[in-house]
Formats: sequence, C-alpha cells, structure tokens
Amino acid sequence: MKFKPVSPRVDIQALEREQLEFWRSAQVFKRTLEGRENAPRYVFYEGPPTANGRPGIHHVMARSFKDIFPRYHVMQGKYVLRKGGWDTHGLPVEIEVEKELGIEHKHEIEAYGIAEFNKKCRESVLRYLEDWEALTERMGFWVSLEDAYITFKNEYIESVWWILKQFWEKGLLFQDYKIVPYCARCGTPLSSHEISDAYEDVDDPSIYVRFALRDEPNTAFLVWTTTPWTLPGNVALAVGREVDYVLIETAAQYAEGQTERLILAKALLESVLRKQEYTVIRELKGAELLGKHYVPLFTYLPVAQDYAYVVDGSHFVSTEDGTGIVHLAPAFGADDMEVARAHQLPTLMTVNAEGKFIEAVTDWAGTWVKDADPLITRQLKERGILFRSERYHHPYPFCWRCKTPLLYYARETWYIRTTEHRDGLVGLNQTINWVPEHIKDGRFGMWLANNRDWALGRNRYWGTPLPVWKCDHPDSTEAVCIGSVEELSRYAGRDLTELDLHRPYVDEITWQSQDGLGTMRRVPELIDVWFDSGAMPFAQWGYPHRNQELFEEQFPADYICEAIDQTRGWFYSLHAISTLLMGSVSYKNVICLGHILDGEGKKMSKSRGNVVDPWAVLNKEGADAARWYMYTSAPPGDSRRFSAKLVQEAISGFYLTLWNTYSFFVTYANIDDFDPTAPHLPIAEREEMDRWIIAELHALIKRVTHAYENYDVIGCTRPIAEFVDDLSNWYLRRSRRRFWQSEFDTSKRAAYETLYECLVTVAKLLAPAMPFLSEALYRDLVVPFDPNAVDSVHLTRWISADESLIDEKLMSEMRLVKRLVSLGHAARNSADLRVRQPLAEAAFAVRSTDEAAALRKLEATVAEELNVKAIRLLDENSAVGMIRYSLNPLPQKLGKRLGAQFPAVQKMLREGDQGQVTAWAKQLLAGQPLAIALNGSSVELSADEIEVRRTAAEGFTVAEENGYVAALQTTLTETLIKEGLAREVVRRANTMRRDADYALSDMIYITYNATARLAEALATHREYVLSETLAERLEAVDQPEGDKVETFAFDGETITLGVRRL
RNA sequence: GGGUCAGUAGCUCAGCUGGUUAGAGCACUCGGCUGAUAACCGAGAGGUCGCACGUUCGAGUCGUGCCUGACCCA
Repeated sequence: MKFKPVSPRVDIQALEREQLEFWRSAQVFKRTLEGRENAPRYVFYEGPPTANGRPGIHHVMARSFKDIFPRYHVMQGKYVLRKGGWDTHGLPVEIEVEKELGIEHKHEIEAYGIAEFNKKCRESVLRYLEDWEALTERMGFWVSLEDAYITFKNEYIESVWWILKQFWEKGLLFQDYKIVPYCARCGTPLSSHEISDAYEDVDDPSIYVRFALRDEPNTAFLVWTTTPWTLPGNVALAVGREVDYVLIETAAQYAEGQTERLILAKALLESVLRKQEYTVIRELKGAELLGKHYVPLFTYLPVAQDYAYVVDGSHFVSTEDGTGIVHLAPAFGADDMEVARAHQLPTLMTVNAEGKFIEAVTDWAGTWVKDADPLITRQLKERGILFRSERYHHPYPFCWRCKTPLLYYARETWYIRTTEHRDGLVGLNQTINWVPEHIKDGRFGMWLANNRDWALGRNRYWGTPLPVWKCDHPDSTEAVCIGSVEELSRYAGRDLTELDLHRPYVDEITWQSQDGLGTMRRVPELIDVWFDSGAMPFAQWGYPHRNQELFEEQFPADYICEAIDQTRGWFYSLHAISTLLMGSVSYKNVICLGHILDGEGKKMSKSRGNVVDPWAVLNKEGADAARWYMYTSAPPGDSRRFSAKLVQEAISGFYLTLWNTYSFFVTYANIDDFDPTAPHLPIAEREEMDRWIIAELHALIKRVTHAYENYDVIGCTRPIAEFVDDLSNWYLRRSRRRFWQSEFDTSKRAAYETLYECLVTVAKLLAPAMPFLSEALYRDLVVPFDPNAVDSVHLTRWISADESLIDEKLMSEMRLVKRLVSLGHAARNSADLRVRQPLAEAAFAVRSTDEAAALRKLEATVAEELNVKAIRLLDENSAVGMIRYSLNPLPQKLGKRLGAQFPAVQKMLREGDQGQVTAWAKQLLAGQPLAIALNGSSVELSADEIEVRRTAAEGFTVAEENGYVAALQTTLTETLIKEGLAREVVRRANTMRRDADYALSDMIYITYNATARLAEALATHREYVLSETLAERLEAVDQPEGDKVETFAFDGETITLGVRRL
C-alpha cells in the first residue's frame, strides 16, 4: 500500500475544504460526544454574540481561542458539550430597527405599536445568522449552533424570570430613586457598562456665578458650573468643612456705590481671579460657612422645605478646579442627591423625561436643556449674577448609540443589591484562573472590590420584561415577582403557555390584587441585556423548569474566553448572577483577549476603513494559518496587529516547513514501499540522530501538554514550530542520505519509522490548534494503514510523553554539536573555503570533558556536515599560539561574594596582560584556585567562580564563540582538491537532473568532456559520482549528448556534461 | 482625571526570582549549500532596551516621576 502522493506545493484552500467536507459527511463533531456519556465533563460556555451585524476578524480571533481548549479536552477523552448562543435583546437592536423605520423618538415607537416594533426586532436580530454559521464552520470552530440558546425564546426568558424571583425573595431586587446616566432621546437610563466607550471631548460652557448671601449685604458665594441648565434645580451649596476659604473684596461694583465681596476657596483665588485686583478681608474654614443662607437664583417651583443654605460636602468638594463651592441640584447629580437626602432638601425636577424644561420653568419651558445653556447664561448676565463665562474643554458622556449627550438624571429604577454579596464576589474571584493573571486582582478584582448595586431597569421595548406586578391602587403595597409561566397562569387564571413573554403581551396580563384595592399590573421596565447573557449557565437549559440534570453537570464552566472589554460585561454578569444565586463561580478558567489592531497598530473601525474582512483571509491564507497566527503572534491578553502579510509569514515559517517534511517522507516512503504497520525497531536500537529527535519529540509532548493544562496558548503552539524546524532542518537534512541509499537496511528503516512517528505525533499535538492540516496529515499517514485507527485525528486520544525517552544528555550533546558545526561553517567562511571542498581536519576546543566526550560520540555528524576528513579536540598543548585565553569572573557568584570589590577584580582579570592571564588560565583549568592581590590584601578565587575562555588568535582559520573554538586545517592536498572537483561535478549533474524533471529514482547515463585535471578527478572518484547522481554509466566522450547538455567552467577547469534518462 | 497593560533591531516578538559583551524570526546585503523546501547555513548591517532620576558592586529587569499607545473607568 502506498501513501497518497503529495505535492511539495500545498493547496491550502483545497486541503481545508476537503477536511470540512469530511467532517460534515462523517459527522465528526457530533461523534466527539458519542460513547462518552459517562466520561468526565469538560464545560465550555459560549458568550453569545449578536447576529444583527456581520462577523469581523476579531470574531475569528475569539472563536480561535474558544475552540482550542475544548478540542484538546475532547482528545483527553472528555465529554465536551459546546452549546452555541445568540444574544438578541437590547438597545442596539432597537436602534437598528428605529433606523429602518425612520423613527427618531421613543414616542414614535409607541405610535407605531410595540407589538409590531418588537416583531421587527425579532426579525432583525438573526439577520446575519447565516454569515455567522458559515464563518464558524469555515474556520473550524466546533460549537453546536443547531441547538444554540437564543435569549428571546420563552424558555430562556422564563429562566431569567426564575432567577429574578430568587433575588426578589432574598430581598436583593429593589427599586430606588437614583441619579443615573440617562439618554433623553432613548428615554432610558444606561448602565455603567453602556457608557463605557461614550466619553468624548467637548466644549461646554464654564460659568462662574454669584449666589448672594441672604443675611450679608454685598456678599456672594462664587460658584462654578459647566451645566448651567442645572441651576434652576439648585437647592443648596456645598463646601468642604476643612477647606480654607477667603472673603475678598474686589474693585467691581456690586450695586450702585457698593463694593463687591466674594467668598471662594483660598487655593483657587489665583486661578479664578486671575489678573483682577482684590483684597483679602478674612480667611475662614468651610465649617464657618455651614448653614448660611443665600438668595436662590430661580424660584420657578414652589418649595415647602427650608433650603438654599450651605451644607457640608467634604467628601466631594475639591479645590482642583472651580471655586471650592459646589452648587447642588439633587435631581441631576449623585452627590447632590445624597446630600439632599441627608438634609431633607427638596428635589426639584425641572426637566422632563425628554430632557426639556417643564412648564413651570417659564423662561425656557420645552427647551432641550443643552440648548438652554446659553439662554440661561445670558439671563444671568443680564441680572448681574454672572461673574464670568468661558468654554471648558473636557470629556462628556454621550449615548453610545444615538450620540445624544447624556444627562445625569434622577430616576426611579430597579437594582440588584450586589453590594450585599461583595465579599462573596471578591472571594470567589480568587479561585478563578485568569489569563492574563493581572486581570484577577487588577481590572476585575478592583471592580468587584468597589462593587455598586446593579442598575437593572431599562425603559425600553425589546428585552426581557421585569416580571414584577404591582397593585395600581396608590394605597396598596402589594407586589409579586413571577418566576415561571405556570405561576403567571395561576395569577391570571388562565393558561398562558402560548404567551409571548415580551411586551406588549405580558403587559396585558393583569389580575385583581389580593387586598382587593386594585389591579395587579406589570411594572413598565425591561431588564439590562447583560443580565440575559449572565444568566446563560441557567437559561441556556431553561433551568429549573427544564433539564435539571443537564444543568447540574454543565455548571460551572471549565473555560470561557472573550475579549477584555467583557470584564464589566459578560465576565461580571456571569460572576454576579452565579455568586448571588448559587454561591459559586460560573467559570474556573478564563482567557481575556486583547483587541485586534490593523497592520499599522491602529484600532480597526469601519470609519477608518481598515477593517479586515475575515473571509478574505479564510479564503486565501486559510483558517489554520489565521488561527496559528492568532495563537503564536502575541500573548492572548495583548492587543495584536493583524494583516494578511503577517498571516502569510506564519504560513511560510511553519506550515510550509511541516508540509515539506511530510511531502519528503511520502515521496521516499512510496519509493521504498515503507510499511508503517510493520513492527517498529525499538528506540534504543536506533541511531543517535533518531534517538535525539525522539527525545525532542517527547520533551515537546510534555511541554505542550503542560501548556494545555495551564491555558498557556503560546506554550501550546510555539514549541511545535521549534520542533518542526529541528525536524526539518537538522534531523532530516542530516538523515537524507539514509532515505536515498539503495539498500533497505536497519538504518533506513529506523529513519522512516522515526520520521513517521514524529509526523504522526506532531499531527496530534497540532490538532486542537490547526484542525485542518493535522487532520489531513493524520488521514493520509495513519488511517489507510491502520484498520484500528479512528477516522479523524480529533477522535484520537492525546498522547502522553514517555519520560524514559527524554534523553536530556543527548539533547544537550546535540545542542553542542549544532553549535560547533555552526562555528565550523563560520571558520570555513572566513577562510573562503566552500563546503564542497573537503578538508583534512577540523579541531575544536570545548568547555568541559563532558563536552569533549559528546563531540567524540557525534563526530561523524560534525565531519559530514562540515565535509572534513577528521575531527580533533584542541588541547592546551596542541593549541599553543592558536588560542588566546581570557578570564571571565562570573558575576552571579563573585558579584554576590565580593560586593563592592567585584569591579576591581573584574578589571584585573579581564584586562591583565596576556602572559599573566595565560598563567592564571592554566592554573584555573587545572582546577586550582587563584590568589590575587587587591589593595594590599589577598583575594582567593576558586576555579568555579571564573570562566576560562579561549579565543582565536589572529591569523588562524578559526572561529570562536563563548569559549568554543573551531579551527580548520586549510592545507589542500591534490587528493582533497580532486575530491572537491568531483563533488562540483556531482552537484552540477544533479542540478541538471532536476532541470530535466527526472524522477528521484530514475537512473541516468552521463557523458562528459573535461579538462585533464577534472577528467582525472572523475576517474578517481568514478564510483562516488555514479552513486551520488544515480548514474549507471559515466563516460568520457568527445561530444557529450543526452536530454540535456551543458558546459561549466570552475576552478580553472571546464566540463561539458550530458545526461540521459535510461 | 484614575486604574490596568504595553513600549527592546525596519517589522513581529523572547529576555526566569537584578548577573557576563541584550537575543530569535522576517526583511536587507554578501557568501555558501541544495538528488524535499515559497527552504537551509554562515557573515554583515541594524539597539541611547520610551525618557529622567534613584536603589545596587551590577538595572532591559527593582523604585519614583514623566512621555506615548491600547483598554477599562470617571
């Protein structure tokens, strides 16, 4: 039986499509579960994307990282369910539909009809589902999309309701009046997650205004604000109790004949008054100002309580900017509201839900508050209240979808009391394995430590309705939280199984309250979509109404992976819900990905036009290459650049090297009819080179396995590339002769077996990372030959390393040999002696007797690689004059011991005269300690504290590096020269073979006509030339002829060669 | 404005708890090798390790401050 022939040029697209076809027809993904029903579980949770946009290259990245560990654990024999999911609710969806419908305001939606609007949302949300499914399949991400959870499904919502009811019953779900970032256009508060990316630098008004003291003539508090529209809502001023203030007198006229007096923080005097002249009348502490009344600027609203006086705001009043006196409008600021509550100050709601002034604010009624700013400022100026008006450049939050400036605005909304479980959140986080690690105690840990209650309510349409029903009678406090459809049916008194659990249908469900006062109606709010996704461990199974056992075995997740922006998004919502509900983590390991940048390191964005189309990459470089690039280019948590060029480099550096090794193997194995199923030669009986690459192979298995167990993606991948480089460019290069020798002896067999084992093992190690190439290798190398083999590499078991084969000694010996060979090449290069010219001898100096032994053991490899007849060790005597010594005191040892004396010792040893250094060196090489005089005292230095290095003396053909030396015998004898000439001919003949497109095993007939010396060389080395060129005949003729005839001139000789296939 | 991470050769990245003269791959130049390779081997060129100060016998590594970028927050 033959291996399937492979071209040295791989068609990646064809290869990947073949594997996809195979996976599809053989249902390989499905079969990863079969027969494993009782196997240990490995649990992966899919963070649901929203399919109302096309997937981008960053999704390829996330999906690559999501895929690799489940695949590995499948190979470890685990049962790995991978349920997909789609996030379908929320404002982004609504905004898309609003755009389609040409709707700009919330009330238009109600006019359009909530039922119809939500229907559109539902249609829009899976619009690009097919793109997502196609991309997911093409890149080889194995996830079950056919039974993906969808957050708008009734079963899903019902689970979410159940969770909320648990919180309700524990008193964790509550309503409160709070200041929230509010989008007046969308008519809904935004959660802190949603205002994340929303700050933009803008110019706002910056005005200083006078608040005249009620009881002190000519005197005013100087107050600064960037939101003039909040002034009509002012009820108090705040100062810092300990802050130093000053009362000053300026030149300005407060009123006719009265000089103005102002109060402000001392620290801000200069920055506020600038060049204006003033006199300090008095200094005072903030405490002295408390309780002082001032004249309100506006009195649009009737106010019953006592207000307009100075209160203590020590914890938020700063003297960084402004005047140190802060104006308080409880309806429009969190600090403001807190203080107002403490002092029972009124909250003046001067602005309606659309962000416009209410009727009572007669001067600007109906005006959008931001538009009112200049109007208010002008009025204040006219009234002589304005002290100064400027512009202020600062970041201000905008609605992330509609770009309307957000208002901080008092709203009654729903919260989850996460703060009550802060310790649990923090403690459980400590048990999670975060990659990169710093997220645990950094971004995520600090967020948990400063936890705030989760603002849950949203005043919108397309989302999970908050399942709380309240009695509509003002005197009633009756309220109930519904945890299932069945429960709702009970209250409603009819079967609601078919009810769509969205607005407006759930809103239509009402019933008589128990207390008989009124009707139970659902509260208007929906919940934050983040709650939807955070509930997925439960809701994806419809728990607890359905699939209870399934939930239990699939909770918590072993592994999740998303980009870093999910820290306060999904990572948090998952963690918070499972902590509050179960007292458990919901994931044990998490990889937090950095963002993807373009080839220039710029952020990718549609507006910049630098977005990479994932299909362009998948259809050209292919999925494996894209995946490999993602895995190897940077640690997962770092942001990384992405371009087709970078992916291309990943291919040529690794993919093609591996492919070529594979193609080499197949080519020769087929010539020799190598049978991989025949009993293999025991490793111990194979050659040094075989045992070495096998040792490297098992060290690789160990390393990669360890990395997989520790979620170290770079460790899972980069070492494989290093191994393949060793395999191709050292093992194979040095072993080629064994493959093409004619006799099928033990050595040849061992070489085939070794290379075969390496390729098959690499295919398995590579399977989770490069699912396509590894599958192709496995299916061509193993499946046709082994009747017991499963048909997919992804169904094979992960190999474990055989420790007994990891011969560390041999590995370090080979490292040495490679290094010495490298030096030998360098020496040849400096002497201008090409490798085809054989030399009599190469001599090496090494650093220890162990190394000397290693060189002797592997000298054949060195000799062949360097094309020298003999290898010799340089000892101290034979190297006289060729080598210089230098001494290197080892800082790690001596630095510690000698401390401040070290530099002097270092100088003395390094810069001493050659005679002295040579004497010291010989003494140290003999293992004797040195005693050197330093500042009158003697310092003893032992042999292991100083490294003796040999360097090449000038004028010799030697090369040196780190104490290793290679020296060449450069004298050329006639014999060596003739051998060199023969080799020149061999190389040219072989080039002609290749140009003539002969098969590797074709025998040829060579005719030649050469100058005398060359002809002599060919006669002498006739056998050599015949065997090296696979020639049956080599004949001197007058007119060389054949399929190809060429004339060459080199080294003063000329030859005309003709080759003909026999 | 605060936090986290990053800043090392033209590009992509290694550099462990401070320790020798800072490395690799790609790209470039020159030379070699080639009966698998879009390879490979050798040499060359390319670095104020973001900047400054400090701790230390010794700092790419530790500390402080600053600059730049990304992300998260305000």
